[in-house]
Amino acid sequence: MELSPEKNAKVFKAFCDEKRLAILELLRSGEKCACVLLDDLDMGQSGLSYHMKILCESGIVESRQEGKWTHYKISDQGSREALLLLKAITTPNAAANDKGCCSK
Amino acid sequence: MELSPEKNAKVFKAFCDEKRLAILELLRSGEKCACVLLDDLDMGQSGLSYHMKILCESGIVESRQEGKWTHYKISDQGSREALLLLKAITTPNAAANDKGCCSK
DNA sequence: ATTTCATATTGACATTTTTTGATTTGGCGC
DNA sequence: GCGCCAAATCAAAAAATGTCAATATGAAAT
Repeated sequence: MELSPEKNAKVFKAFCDEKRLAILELLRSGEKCACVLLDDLDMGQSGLSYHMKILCESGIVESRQEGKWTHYKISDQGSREALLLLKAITTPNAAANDKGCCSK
Repeated sequence: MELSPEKNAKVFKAFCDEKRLAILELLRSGEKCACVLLDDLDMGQSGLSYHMKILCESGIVESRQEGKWTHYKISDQGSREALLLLKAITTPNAAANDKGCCSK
């Protein structure tokens, strides 16, 4: 798993937009073709494509080409990594330095 | 833990900006006063205040007033909830419906 | 009460992200 | 090849977000 502020921010971009959360919610029930997503969601074809690109680049979603259709699903590995990353970001690190500041 | 696409997106907004990731990284080593954050980070006072507000509203950071100083720290509960939320969002739900679509 | 200092808020502006419609690309069948 | 369809890309507009400087608020000290 790679680490860099840039990459990390990118991962979480997947989750900070309501439309993308809606897409993920649909994908929770299994792999879906873009056309299915398209008529379950209130958005146009190019809009969906835009969001799918962001989701794929974040690593949370994988795509699979099948003829002229594209199928998307939640990436097992991507999800696992995001979870680890979130844990890492929010866990106090070993040497909790409470060096004073200000008046304290 | 409350759920709504809106609230969920808000939680993850905390993590999708590099400056905020930098702030969280500093907070990992323990509670910090705004003034300390201020000179460890390359940003102005009002900028810091702006980001701290977002972090607090996401539930990931807690603030504590002490006289005229404000101390910030990573919220244990907020982090735990974010982790659960992320898990929920990315975990396939029970009834994996693979109903066909398109040609499939 | 006045001053001082830390932080919050505001408003103007720049930057980034998202939306929309039009066009392009690429696979498939004819 | 040509036409058809799904999806990607592009370009322009719209909306949201981040930045910066100025000002306001509120607590403490004098």
